[in-house]
Amino acid sequence: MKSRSQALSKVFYALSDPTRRAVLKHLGSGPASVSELAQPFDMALPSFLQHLQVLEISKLVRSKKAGRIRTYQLTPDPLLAAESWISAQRTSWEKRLNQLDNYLKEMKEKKL
Amino acid sequence: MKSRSQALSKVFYALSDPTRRAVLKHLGSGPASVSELAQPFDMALPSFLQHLQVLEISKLVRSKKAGRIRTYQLTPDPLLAAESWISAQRTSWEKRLNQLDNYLKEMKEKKL
DNA sequence: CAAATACTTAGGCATTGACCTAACTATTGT
DNA sequence: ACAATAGTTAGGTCAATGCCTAAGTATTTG
Repeated sequence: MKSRSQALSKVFYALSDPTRRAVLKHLGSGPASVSELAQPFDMALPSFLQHLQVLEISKLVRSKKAGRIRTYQLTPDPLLAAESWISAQRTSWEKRLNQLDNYLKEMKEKKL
Repeated sequence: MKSRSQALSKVFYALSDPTRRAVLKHLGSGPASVSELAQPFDMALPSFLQHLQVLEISKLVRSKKAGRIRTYQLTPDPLLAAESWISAQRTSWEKRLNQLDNYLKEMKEKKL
């Protein structure tokens, strides 16, 4: 139970940075090396590496080194876990029609 | 574009803490006051308040004060935005994996 | 083997985050 | 009015983040 929560924390934390989200997006279209991933960013390589480490610690990505090139790729599971958590919350509040209803009414009032 | 990204960052950041996720869970079953929300946690009130502020800044919740009681409630939109972002990523790599799958199947067929 | 390439590690600095205690303000109940 | 209640603000500690430059380690490549 506890470890699941910690894992979720790390995943959400990893997702909380635009650079890291961009890296995930990039990896969505296939594996890539450190320098390929770093290229779009105006940042010193060691700084960028830290972001990759955060991603790897969260297990959103994994990497393997072949020769002098380290290749990163996505690991789907943690992203799924995060999505599930959010989805569960959504289901919970959607059940409560009250709140949603009030919310929509307020939106209407704001638009008028 | 940029503001959307910043908003997402704040939402994911807010979600990266177990206390804050627990608060959201609590609010999923209805609005609640500061002290109701704080009660399960072994934490000084000012520390807990900071978490509520993080949640409010991320717009995952909003609050109104009536008399001396401040009541919090969920705001669904940011959670939906976060879920959408993840979902979009998932779709992206799922497509790719399908393509890879097709490719592998073709290879198999060629071998036959 | 020497030079270029692709990372890696070390160390430093500024900011932010998470927690605390103590003291304060604004209601409300008696 | 006074005490209790419900939050709030101020200020301090300590660790973690995000960025940097400089220097180091492996691997190719010429």
